[in-house]
Amino acid sequence: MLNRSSGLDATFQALADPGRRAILERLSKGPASVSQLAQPFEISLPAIMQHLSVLEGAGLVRSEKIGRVRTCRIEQRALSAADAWIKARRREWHDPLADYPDELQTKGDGSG
Amino acid sequence: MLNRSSGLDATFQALADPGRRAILERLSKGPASVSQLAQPFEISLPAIMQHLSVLEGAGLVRSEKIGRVRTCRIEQRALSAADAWIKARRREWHDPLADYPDELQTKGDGSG
DNA sequence: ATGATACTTAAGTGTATGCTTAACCGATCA
DNA sequence: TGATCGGTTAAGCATACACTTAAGTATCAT
Repeated sequence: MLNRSSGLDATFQALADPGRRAILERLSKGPASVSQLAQPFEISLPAIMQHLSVLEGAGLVRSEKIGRVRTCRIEQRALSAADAWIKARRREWHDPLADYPDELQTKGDGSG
Repeated sequence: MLNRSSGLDATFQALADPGRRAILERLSKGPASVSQLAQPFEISLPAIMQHLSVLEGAGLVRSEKIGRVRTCRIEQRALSAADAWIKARRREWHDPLADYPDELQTKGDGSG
């Protein structure tokens, strides 16, 4: 492994999984319990727990247990750190759109 | 693996490695050859090649070989797709800073 | 207390990742 | 023509990841 390391490792690693991104998409609409988060997926609950702990370890999600229910919500800190890193690269590379909202930049979104 | 998948998988996966981010940081300052990219690191050239092919596979880097020298440069497409995904989450979560440049948001940058 | 609910932990499995060394190929220099 | 430079391929290895099943813990309902 190359030297250097930071919270960005964990953040991008967490974002690299489509299931974890789906969980974040869900959470960005509002808080949810573990089983609510698990419901749309066909994988086991422990698997969801593992994803959640990755997300929480990365600072992308915060959770709180009340009674027997753990409620998860999205955390913006890590998300904005990742955003900042990306934007810095785009800006250094002289991308005039780097600091604009994305509606103005519909020029290929990487999904095809 | 949870269903769903996209170019974002590859993009975030590529960004999850500190060495690959270092390569991108270098490339965001301008194009470089493979050995120029390898120079700051203590790992073997094949290892650098593998990182480059991950970056290229993710659409983060583009390269062109002339004579025996391969010149690499950063590609903004995948970078802006990743940026767009992150910003969409921040906006859905009603983050009023989501669409602002990062200088205004120095509130923890994930490195500690 | 008994049983159901909502997680949580532990252990194991198959695959992907990051790295290495050794060998190889085409371009350029002496 | 032969040596060297810049990059590439191949094979192998150790660790990390994503998932599973089985079993366990703390609540809440009856």
